[in-house]
Amino acid sequence: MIPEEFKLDNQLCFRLYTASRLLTQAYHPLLSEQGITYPQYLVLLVLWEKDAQPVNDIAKRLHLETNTVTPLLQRMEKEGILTRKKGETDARQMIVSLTKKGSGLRRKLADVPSTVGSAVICDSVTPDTAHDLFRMLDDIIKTLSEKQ
Amino acid sequence: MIPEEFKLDNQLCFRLYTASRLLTQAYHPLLSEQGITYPQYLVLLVLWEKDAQPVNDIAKRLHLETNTVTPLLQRMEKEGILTRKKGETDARQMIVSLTKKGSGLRRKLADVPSTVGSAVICDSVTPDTAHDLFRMLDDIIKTLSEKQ
DNA sequence: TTTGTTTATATCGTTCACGATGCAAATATA
DNA sequence: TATATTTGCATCGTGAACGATATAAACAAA
Repeated sequence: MIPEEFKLDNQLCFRLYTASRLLTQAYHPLLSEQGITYPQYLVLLVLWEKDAQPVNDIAKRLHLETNTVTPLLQRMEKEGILTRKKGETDARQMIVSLTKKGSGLRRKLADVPSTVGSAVICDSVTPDTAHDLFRMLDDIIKTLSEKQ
Repeated sequence: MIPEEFKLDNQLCFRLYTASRLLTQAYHPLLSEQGITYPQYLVLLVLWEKDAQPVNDIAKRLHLETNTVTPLLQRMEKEGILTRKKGETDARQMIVSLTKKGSGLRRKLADVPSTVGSAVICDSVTPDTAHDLFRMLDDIIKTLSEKQ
């Protein structure tokens, strides 16, 4: 017999991993329509909030390393969604700014949050109870990101 | 001003994605010590529960497609962790079985669940409240996996 | 000023994920 | 029994993630 803690059903990480993948898949048809991926959508969310940010700020906001974000941004630059140019005050920085196409995607993707949101609503997760879930996930993220 | 639902902070998927990645990173030092990755650890959990399963059963258990699982298993076979051989009743199937090394890893990874578990404990997620989180995640997974 | 250290970004290699496609074995239908 | 369809797995291409490493600019110390 296997010890309880070795059972897949007992693993938090597996649930997070699966829920994350499945929910990302729910975004896919909506995003691919505009030729972008989910991580690219996250970059857009960050830049829609505040345009013209250095790579590092974007990476920090997404809890990603620059070696993940840099190629992501390069692909998005190639698609004409954003531009990357050297910082004027600090020449090490690369300032990432939205192009017309990039900021225009905000309107074209306007329905994404509500469309995906309604797909996740189930017995235990409704707009009401989502708050509890958010709090727990934020706490996990905070605890783990402080360990690095 | 940006509509509320477009703010990164309001996105469930981003939280799941981040929490999943950070928690997987917490597994990394423990798993790499034995030369395996987190998805490979998941395969081991499945096979420790029940040895000698076809590729399809493993994929279904992990909510992954076979085109993800097949290369994963091939790498694990090359590492001598498992074997893959054609099914006797159904020649299309590939039956995956643990080697001595593969089942031996169970003892060597015995401390992983408790070690990682204690790293996630924070104010809002304790062994007590984890149950609520599990229920919500299971519900999300169930809802989304039924949509395919 | 020279040297050393930190910081910001980039490059490389490996391993997932996953859509699209291919193929052979099994099964259903004609 | 032929033919068509489904099933199980594999291959391919692309885009993440991420550890390790590199490079140049900024900054600190000698």
